[in-house]
Amino acid sequence: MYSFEQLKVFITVCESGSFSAAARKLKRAQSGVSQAIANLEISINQELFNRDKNTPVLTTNGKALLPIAKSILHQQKYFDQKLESLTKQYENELVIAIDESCIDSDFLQILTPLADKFPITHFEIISASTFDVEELVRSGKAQVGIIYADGELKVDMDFFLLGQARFITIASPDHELAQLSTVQDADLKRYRQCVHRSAQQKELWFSYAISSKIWYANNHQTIVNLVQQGMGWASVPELLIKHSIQQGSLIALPVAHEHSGWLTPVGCLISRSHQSGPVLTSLIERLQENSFSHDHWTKREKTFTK
Amino acid sequence: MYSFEQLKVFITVCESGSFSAAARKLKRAQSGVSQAIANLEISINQELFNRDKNTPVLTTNGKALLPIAKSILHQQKYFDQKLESLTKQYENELVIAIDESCIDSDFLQILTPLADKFPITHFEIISASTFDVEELVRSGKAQVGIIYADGELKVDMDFFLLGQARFITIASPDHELAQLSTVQDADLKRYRQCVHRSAQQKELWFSYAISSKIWYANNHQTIVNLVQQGMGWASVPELLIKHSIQQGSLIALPVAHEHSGWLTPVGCLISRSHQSGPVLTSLIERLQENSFSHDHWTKREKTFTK
DNA sequence: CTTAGGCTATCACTATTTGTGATGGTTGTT
DNA sequence: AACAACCATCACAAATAGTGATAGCCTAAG
Repeated sequence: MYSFEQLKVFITVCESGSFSAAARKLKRAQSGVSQAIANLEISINQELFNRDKNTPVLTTNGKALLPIAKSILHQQKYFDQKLESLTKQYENELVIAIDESCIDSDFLQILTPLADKFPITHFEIISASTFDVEELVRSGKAQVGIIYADGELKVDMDFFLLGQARFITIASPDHELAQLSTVQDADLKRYRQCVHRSAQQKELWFSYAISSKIWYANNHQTIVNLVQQGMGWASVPELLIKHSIQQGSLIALPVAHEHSGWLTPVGCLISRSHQSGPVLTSLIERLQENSFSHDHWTKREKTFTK
Repeated sequence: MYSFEQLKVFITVCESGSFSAAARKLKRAQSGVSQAIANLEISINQELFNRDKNTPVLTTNGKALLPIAKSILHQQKYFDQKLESLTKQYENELVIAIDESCIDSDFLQILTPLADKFPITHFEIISASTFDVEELVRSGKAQVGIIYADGELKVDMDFFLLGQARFITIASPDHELAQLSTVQDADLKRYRQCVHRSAQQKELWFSYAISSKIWYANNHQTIVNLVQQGMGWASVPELLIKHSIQQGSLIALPVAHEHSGWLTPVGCLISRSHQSGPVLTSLIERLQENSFSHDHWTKREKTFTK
């Protein structure tokens, strides 16, 4: 009966080109490699290599068997990975909830290296409003949440700051508000406002309704689209609209007393319902190496955080 | 490092329910099974069974590992099958060519058990006209061919009889020939004939053109469809039309001197370009256990053929 | 042609692993 | 209590695998 080790030696010889090179690669004696191949050949009653010359040449039958040998070793690697996850008690699944207006490709690039590091763990990314994210983490349905922070102390969850997001008051270029050199609160109140409101009908504390005419939507992208179609004005995250402003399909209104929009903190909530495992630990480290800076995610400066 | 044998013992214990039952099944000492499991547990640093009671209970971690262990053993079985085919020199591929009007689901049922018996061998079934089938076998592109036999001795291929196929002269019920109580050759010649002719422009020796008005097609199913649309008459295999006759969409013409149609032999050609291997031998045995009886394939009567 | 480097095979030896049969303790049923 | 079935451990023998030393062969360079 042949062994996993013999198959591994067989594959390594094919990849290395010679018995001695394989031995060096495997950190074994060359004679052991020679014996392992000879024993495998005896075991399966097939000549795998032609040894007429100085270097072994894979036989036709050896070529036919090589892919299956690789397949077996691949399955064995999966078994070993499963073992490792059982031993180290890696999380089988990790749920990250994030405010829908904070997620972009930069943020996903923070997460993706974790897939290579923890190939067995399933990740779920839930995009929701800040209030819903908070509830998901509080209930333990998500281990990690990323939200706009309201400065209120969380007593049942851990929290750390990730940065600041800028909110900007916008309108379509054709809107009447766009023709004003300065926009007062009274001006804003005269036109329809497009307001973000969660499923729980909660409005963010810095973009709540002040007009009498309001259209609600439960995600910021819809708000942006309504404004682009001339439905009214809104205060929205700069992350979502910076390209539209450059292209001229939206304009930032010059609102009195708001020289550069409104900054609001972005933070990370961590559930206390979950035992901390290696995957969650790694995720938190990854997040702490990055920050939200007004309109984009960026690598955090190397400061002394100890 | 764990071995294939240890994984096999693990799976057998799970399937048998106890170490001693697995030992009986594997024809081994119970103490060997006990040791194999214990050694596997040491090797992977995981408890696979809870042994608090008299019979072992698979642990949660054991449950997680079992399907992967099975997957590894499945791949190993495939490796062993490949080995067997290399050792016994099973044919990698077998090509069967058959006249297109002789193939139906009964015929395919003759072939399908071979898939279980030779899981590694690839089968190709080529449906063509009798002349093309003969050429495929002669050239060695197909190992086996099934044709209408013309009685001519084949000097470069082996041959054996499979049965008799009945050809029937048909027309659409609305055709003028369908109104005659007896159809003479002179009647047939007055109407368009639909004739089978191969890619090499060869006509079968019992259904060649006798009318002056002819439509050719290179397969019998097309011929049948033309006749059903009232294009004329044709002589076709009963296998293809027996349901249409029962349904009344075609009628068998009462041709003088042909009380029950025309019987023509069906035979099997075997290429001499191929070494006979276990798969080809099995296929020939399967074919010889069956015969073509006028309008269907059937199991051959058990006679003394020795 | 000679030399040097790289190759594989074989040997002697040690260490490790695996299998059997005997034995003993526990559990579950009658 | 008796019996059957279960798993664990032991002693022992057999099988397997690894190292380091040695020898022979091949190939390229000088």
